[in-house]
Amino acid sequence: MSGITVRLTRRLEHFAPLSPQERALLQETATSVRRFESRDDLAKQGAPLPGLLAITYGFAARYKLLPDGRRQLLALLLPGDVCDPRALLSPQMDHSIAALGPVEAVVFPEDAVRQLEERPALARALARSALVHEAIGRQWLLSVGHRSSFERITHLFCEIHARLDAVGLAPGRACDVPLTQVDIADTVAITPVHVNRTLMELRRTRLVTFQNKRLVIHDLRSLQRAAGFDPSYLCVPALAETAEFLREK
Amino acid sequence: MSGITVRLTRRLEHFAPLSPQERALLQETATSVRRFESRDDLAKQGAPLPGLLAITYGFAARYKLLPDGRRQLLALLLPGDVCDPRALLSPQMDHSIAALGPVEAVVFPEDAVRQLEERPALARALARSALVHEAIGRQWLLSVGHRSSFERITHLFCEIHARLDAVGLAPGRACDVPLTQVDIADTVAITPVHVNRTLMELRRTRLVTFQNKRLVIHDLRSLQRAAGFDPSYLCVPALAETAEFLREK
DNA sequence: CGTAAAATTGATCTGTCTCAACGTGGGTGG
DNA sequence: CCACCCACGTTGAGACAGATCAATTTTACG
Repeated sequence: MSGITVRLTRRLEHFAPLSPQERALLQETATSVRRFESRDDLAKQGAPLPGLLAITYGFAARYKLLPDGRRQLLALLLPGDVCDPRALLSPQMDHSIAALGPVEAVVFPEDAVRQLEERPALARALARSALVHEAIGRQWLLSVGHRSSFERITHLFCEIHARLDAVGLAPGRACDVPLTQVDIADTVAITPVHVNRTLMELRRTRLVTFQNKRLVIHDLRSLQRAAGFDPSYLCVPALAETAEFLREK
Repeated sequence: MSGITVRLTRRLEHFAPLSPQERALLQETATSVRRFESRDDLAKQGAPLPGLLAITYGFAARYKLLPDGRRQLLALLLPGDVCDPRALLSPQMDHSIAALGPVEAVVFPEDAVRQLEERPALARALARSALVHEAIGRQWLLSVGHRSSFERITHLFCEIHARLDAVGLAPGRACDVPLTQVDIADTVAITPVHVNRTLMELRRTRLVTFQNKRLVIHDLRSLQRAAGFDPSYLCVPALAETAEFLREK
């Protein structure tokens, strides 16, 4: 199987089993692979989505800017994540998508998407994946609304770790997370200064260390407890085994 | 046309024109009308959605509770709003939906939904409606993340007014809004006490008055400016005329 | 190496929370 | 029909998490 769609296929298989045909279809229709540099926009507010985006490497994020220049990240797109194909219906996006660090993405053209959506299993997998992303969005609202800065960051780390683990990118409680402290600040709606102080405290308490774009979780159980993190909303029931299986690549 | 599906039909027609057949189909399949009292759950976290919900009267809200009992509203469901049919795919909801005051809703059974989704125009209308709800969710994240208490409440009022106006329920800058100050607090993630103070100030400044479950907008332009409100994300371009047209009911 | 982005630290300030009353209206039972 | 009650709204005083402002240090990289 071509390396390009490996993570995507495996991510989608979390949501619905795919036939060999469907896997092949994914591969064949993934004709356009694009690379982006940090801060490049993969999609721009006001324009339509350029096609169905699937991230194959790196982190991207939906975001909005306020008139005063502040930025709020609205969602993270990690390797294996696909945008909701329904977004293609919209003639203009209400937000933008940026690369946070170097990103590689497959862009399925619209007619390829139509082919994909004709396959019931693929359509179901895409829909379920979108449902999970909505659930994540609800957690973010909860975080920003009611959690302390400590809990917000800690919950975000749990989420990122779980999502990366689900695609085999978090072997042994550690993962590469190419986020800047400012990115984290814009995600959880806290000042960069305060993010820094909170990260220092997390290090001191030996829960997690986030340094040099690397996240190391020292005590997952305690971290999840501190965050009030319940992974069920991510719908990756067989997290552990799946991750084991995926690690072969 | 039966009164039940009037608002629903007209709301959906904002997103895609429906044929007489499709309108008829909506009516015929809307077999079960249910009434709820304040605080009743229309759907419960952990359970599947009981069918496709469409609100025909009153306000409902998606919400989540935190372990310490605090509540965060995640979305408002106003008359004419339909849940995303995709949610039926999920075996268990990650949040609940409650009635805020008396509510009347149509519950389309699953097989009716399948019929509806076979009609391309209906499927498109439902998808577009869901896209708008997602855009609203992003605005909420922005509000809770970066807007002051004043802007949050003011932006919420702009949103509610625009959405009600779109279904003909806000004639002359005023509308019934059966929310409690606590409901508003749980929506914009502010303390009820502080919501109260902010409402008092809004009255003093003669921008809006919210009292006795009635919202009266004294100066829409200034209110929108104060809120940083840009209605385009609601995708009701012909807001004014449409509202005029709908008012016939 | 030089330069810019990212991280770190300190001192101070403030919007909102917390706690604690008190007012008020509408519904209910005696 | 009155008296009580409970949810909701209103007001005040003080506390605090996190913001803001202002450097300084470290890191990444051309």
